[in-house]
Amino acid sequence: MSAKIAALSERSAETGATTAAPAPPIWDIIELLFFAYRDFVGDPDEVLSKLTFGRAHHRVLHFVNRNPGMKVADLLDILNITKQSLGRVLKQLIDQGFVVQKEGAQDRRQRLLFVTPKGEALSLKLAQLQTARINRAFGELGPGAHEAARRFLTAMIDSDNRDGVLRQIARADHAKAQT
Amino acid sequence: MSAKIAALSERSAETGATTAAPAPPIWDIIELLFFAYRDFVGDPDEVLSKLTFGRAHHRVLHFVNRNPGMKVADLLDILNITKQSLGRVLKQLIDQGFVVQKEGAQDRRQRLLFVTPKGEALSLKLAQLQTARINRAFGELGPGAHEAARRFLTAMIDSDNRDGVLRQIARADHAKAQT
DNA sequence: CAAAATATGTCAACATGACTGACATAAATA
DNA sequence: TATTTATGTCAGTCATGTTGACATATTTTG
Repeated sequence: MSAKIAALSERSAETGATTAAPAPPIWDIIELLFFAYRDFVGDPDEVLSKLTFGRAHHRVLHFVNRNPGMKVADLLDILNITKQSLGRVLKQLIDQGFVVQKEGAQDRRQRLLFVTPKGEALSLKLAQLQTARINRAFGELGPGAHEAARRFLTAMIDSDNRDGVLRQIARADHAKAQT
Repeated sequence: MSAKIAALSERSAETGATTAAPAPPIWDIIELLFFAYRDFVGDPDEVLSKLTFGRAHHRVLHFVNRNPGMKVADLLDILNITKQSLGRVLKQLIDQGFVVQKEGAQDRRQRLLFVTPKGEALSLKLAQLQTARINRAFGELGPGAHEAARRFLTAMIDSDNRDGVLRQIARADHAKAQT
């Protein structure tokens, strides 16, 4: 068997270095991630659709709730979408009273984003649906499951984003704790 | 602190039963899952966009590759979309020679789906990108990481789907092993 | 065998949420 | 003052999902 694997390795023409054959696909994780994520976002989807909101609204609401006073530009970076795309959903959330904008104190060009009590309530409701699923899973898996999941998911993030994401989560925890 | 939590529990008017307050949101896992999944599907997206394909094509190609000879109806069940929606992407994959349909032997109404060598190559290439990320993560996490991730992701799936998903993965492993 | 059910495909219309490109405004900064 | 920055907006396009209606071939059922 190892002979077969060795036979699949290739010698690069330019460098002469031996290139290992690509590792065989890890089908189980690939597929489990697909199904787990689908169910995970499916819970909020039901609630959102009753408000004629979609996942886009959920993401905006979530991050504004977690990072009160964040700039529009920060939100665009996190969501990785264009401002035109953000504009529509943000406008709907503002028009319907889930989010408000306030002029920046130091820099008056900025429109800092905050959730209203109504927005916070919705964000919390959606997060609780997802939390119920997570806690159900952790309950089945026993102690250490939370830490193991956190480590696995963190390691799956692009290494150049990873520190930023972890910092953002830590900062948000702090911000919400003061509320 | 436990006094505070206890104070949040409510007594249902109808049943008189004590309803526990919803557990506080598990923000870290909620956000890590968002970022991890975004990066996870981002790798294939780049390759696909060069072929003017999207995630929809990826999903179809993936499941057909993993389940050679599957029926259109099975694919619809897994993807959870309408046949009109599937029709478009499937047609493109067939027209461009990534997937073929064969009439069912027993039931000639069925159009059984298979990937071509070209389709298998693309599916494999995409899976290898995702596998590289997974293996990078497992490498950082040490032994047991694969098993821990599998258990976590499995527990996150709707319990009524879970057995079906696991059966499907096991069946697909068997099918591909024979190739 | 005729009738009903099943597997699939297709036409039309529409919604959502992305995109690009261009341009506007106000405020900060060089 | 001139430039850059933060934000917003208009217009058009694309990908991918939806509903509803209908067509065709084949299998199953009464």
